[in-house]
Amino acid sequence: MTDTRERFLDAAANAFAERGFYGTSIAAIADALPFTKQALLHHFGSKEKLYAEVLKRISDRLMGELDDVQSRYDDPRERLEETFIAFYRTSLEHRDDTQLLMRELLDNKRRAEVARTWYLKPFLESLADMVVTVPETAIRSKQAALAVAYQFIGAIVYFVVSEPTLAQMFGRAAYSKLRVEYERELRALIAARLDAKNT
Amino acid sequence: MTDTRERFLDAAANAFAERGFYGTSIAAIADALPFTKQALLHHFGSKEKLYAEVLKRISDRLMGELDDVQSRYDDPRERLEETFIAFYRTSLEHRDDTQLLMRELLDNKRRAEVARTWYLKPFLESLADMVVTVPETAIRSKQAALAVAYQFIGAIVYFVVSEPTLAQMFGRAAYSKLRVEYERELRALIAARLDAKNT
DNA sequence: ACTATGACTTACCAAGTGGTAAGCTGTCAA
DNA sequence: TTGACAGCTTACCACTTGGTAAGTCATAGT
Repeated sequence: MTDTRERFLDAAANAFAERGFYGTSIAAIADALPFTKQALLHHFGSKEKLYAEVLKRISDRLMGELDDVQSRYDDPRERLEETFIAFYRTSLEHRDDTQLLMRELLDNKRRAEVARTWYLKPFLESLADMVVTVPETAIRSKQAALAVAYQFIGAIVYFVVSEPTLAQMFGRAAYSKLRVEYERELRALIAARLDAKNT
Repeated sequence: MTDTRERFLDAAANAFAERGFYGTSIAAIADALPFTKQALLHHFGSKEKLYAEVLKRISDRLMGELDDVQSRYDDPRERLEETFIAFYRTSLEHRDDTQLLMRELLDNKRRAEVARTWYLKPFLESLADMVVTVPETAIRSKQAALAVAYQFIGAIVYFVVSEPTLAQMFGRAAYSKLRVEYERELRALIAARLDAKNT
């Protein structure tokens, strides 16, 4: 059954997101399911390969969703804004995945030389292109557009990943309100930056 | 000698930043210096305690620097902007520390229940207060101010932490240019958001 | 001169790590 | 009926992990 594989991938994604690659033992992953760690090794060969599959599944889903959104809007500005909002929503909805990608970013220095998977690169460049083509904005250089896009992504990802901390810091209730506010503020931030006269 | 302790803390900060708490063995830290891991244990008692000291040293430095900046400016708006820029600069300069704090944020869910050190909380709240008191801005609720401040922090930290990835993705040269651009774009982002009419 | 203490060392250990080897069982094609 | 193979299991292994125990040695206070 391919079902078991899928269950392993789910459990692994969860565990890697929460404890990181090194903090997670394959035995721990298997213990979350009614299988032994050798069943896991049977399906994936090694911990590294399992991890790679987890990452691939995440980036495939993410890229698919974002492509969908981008194809649904014609107006450049609307498309740009909605892409960021969609990115925010899906990042929140799949917080585990977001967290795992964040960990991957941190480990990238070491890992990069081995596995050169720049799944984010096309996404980033398409964002930068979109920024430049928005007529209202004074941002014209690709360099600047990339910086601006990266700022929005940072504002999104960092907030999503901060959930546990913020919830504990200010309490669950206050965090819930903050989370609602955040999407509005994200829209305001994007609009403000795109409409700014001086660059 | 307290010097050895300091050297252990340096080596540990470096190692924890690069490989995370679980990816770093105390033996590996000691191997970076001409001491055995038992020398390390002699000074710090346990890996956890060492880690806690590393974290404390970082947050002390960071908070000190930011307090300095805040006290140097009278005008609320200028003070706010310069605090963020200072935060950006020191985050870049101490990228290892930034990375380590980012890892800590990711591990916080588990760790939080044990070590409730919200070193960032006073910083966050002072930022939110500063946002509200800037006369030019239409941001009045504390909730919204907090969201805005968090967006800036996210834009800063995420970029800093992305250095290795971006450098490999676009090449060292392009990254250097991007990095210069980023501070300008950060200023533009902050100014644009604070000046926005609608909230 | 004696003792205490800080700064280390070597020796050791139980628990956990990722991974190999070999086998057991059911299904399914030849 | 046989053989191959997928999907598991138990047994096992070399290595690394954080940590303890017990010592050596220099320095300093009494």
